[in-house]
Amino acid sequence: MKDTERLAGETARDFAFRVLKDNIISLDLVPGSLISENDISSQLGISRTPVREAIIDLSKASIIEIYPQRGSYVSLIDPKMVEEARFLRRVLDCAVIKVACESADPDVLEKIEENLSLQDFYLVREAADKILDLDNEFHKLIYTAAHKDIVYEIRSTIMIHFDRVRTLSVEAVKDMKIVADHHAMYNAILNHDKETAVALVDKHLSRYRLDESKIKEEFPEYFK
Amino acid sequence: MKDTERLAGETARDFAFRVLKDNIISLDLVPGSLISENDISSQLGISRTPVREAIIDLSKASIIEIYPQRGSYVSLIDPKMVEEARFLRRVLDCAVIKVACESADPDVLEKIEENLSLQDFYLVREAADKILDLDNEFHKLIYTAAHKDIVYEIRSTIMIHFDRVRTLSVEAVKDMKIVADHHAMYNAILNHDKETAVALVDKHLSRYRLDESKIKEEFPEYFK
DNA sequence: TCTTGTAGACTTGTATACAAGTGTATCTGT
DNA sequence: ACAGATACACTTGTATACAAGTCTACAAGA
Repeated sequence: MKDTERLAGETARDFAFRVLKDNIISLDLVPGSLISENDISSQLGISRTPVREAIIDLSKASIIEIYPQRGSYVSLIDPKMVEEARFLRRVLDCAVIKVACESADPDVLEKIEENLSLQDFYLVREAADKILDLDNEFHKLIYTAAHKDIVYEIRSTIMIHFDRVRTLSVEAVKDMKIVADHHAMYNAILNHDKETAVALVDKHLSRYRLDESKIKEEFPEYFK
Repeated sequence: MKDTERLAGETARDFAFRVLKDNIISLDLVPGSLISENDISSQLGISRTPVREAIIDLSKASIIEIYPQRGSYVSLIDPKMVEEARFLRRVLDCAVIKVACESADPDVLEKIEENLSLQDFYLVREAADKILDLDNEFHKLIYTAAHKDIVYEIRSTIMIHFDRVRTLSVEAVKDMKIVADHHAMYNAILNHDKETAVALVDKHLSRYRLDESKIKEEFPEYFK
């Protein structure tokens, strides 16, 4: 497991949660691997209690499975779970972008423009990790523009299943299409064009479905 | 706070979570009240650790607010939060009932019929609490029929905000309409009639919106 | 009277000890 | 050699001690 620096003011529990989540998404903690509360706590230099609390949090999202008195394991990638995550994301993204088309917060629109210009900036430099962060921020901003921040929190709890699959499928060529999608979505919001916006969300999501079968062939041991 | 018996095989943490959640929904723990980890643990006869873990869980759903080194409080009823919960419920219920209209699991349909007959049974006996339980089960069954159980879990984490408002607005006369709605929804699913189903979900939800302003007048100290 | 500081009783955050269950490796007896 | 008992090294679950921050009441001094 890759561990990072503990941020200033960050509680031990938040630290453990952040490190575990990042390592699960990045697949440095591979699906199916054992997570020992003792090991993690000694690696991070904190006690078992905050580590345990972080693990319980993650188990709520079904990304870690706790077997009492036996051990805790990183969940295998469950196609059914990924499918439900995709369903949830599609339903929420569509509903929220419709609201954004009706009435978007002007201040947030400004931030979206800034975000998009940065996506262009890093696109030409082929900085996939930067694009990924900006991608996440872009979608969060749409929720904020629609005043649906709590719904976004809900979305992100399950989206970890999706992000993990996304880690396996980063392709440089795809980033271009993704960024183009984002620009198109933003324009649809500006034009109050719900139909186009929803169609774009669908197209955007379909990009991930394609290579899932390829991934499954390449990494069968990660799947349930 | 009303405390109940600890169920057989139930962990201390699950016990604390269940008791706290039930008391928050029933408003025996009134909005804004202080929740002391020490008090709860001594009341329930368990130690602080599992109580603390339960409180952290509930704070994830924003139903309890933890202020480090100061105290943990039951969240006041936040109209914005309730509105987002309503939005989320509407979006999810509509999307899922559409799937159920397309293809519903026959075994689950059988269970829904059983549930509906029980709703009729308790309706004539005016057993509001039984109706409430059956109401929750009914909606969960629709999710199961559509094979969207994980989405239902997500739904229930935020629905606590909604349930709490519902506690303030139980009216015998309303139960009749609710049960009638359920029958109509079930028929729409049988008839694969998506349009009617979605319209029913909308009508169903609108029943709660009506008396929210009345509640706010009656219990202003519960609101943010 | 008003300010200030200080003691103390809270709070949550963290560390650690112990309880209890599980799986494995090993030893023992047949 | 094989079956079964057993010790041991794990695991998570729970209890408890202590650390550190916050608020309040109250007394001392200007």
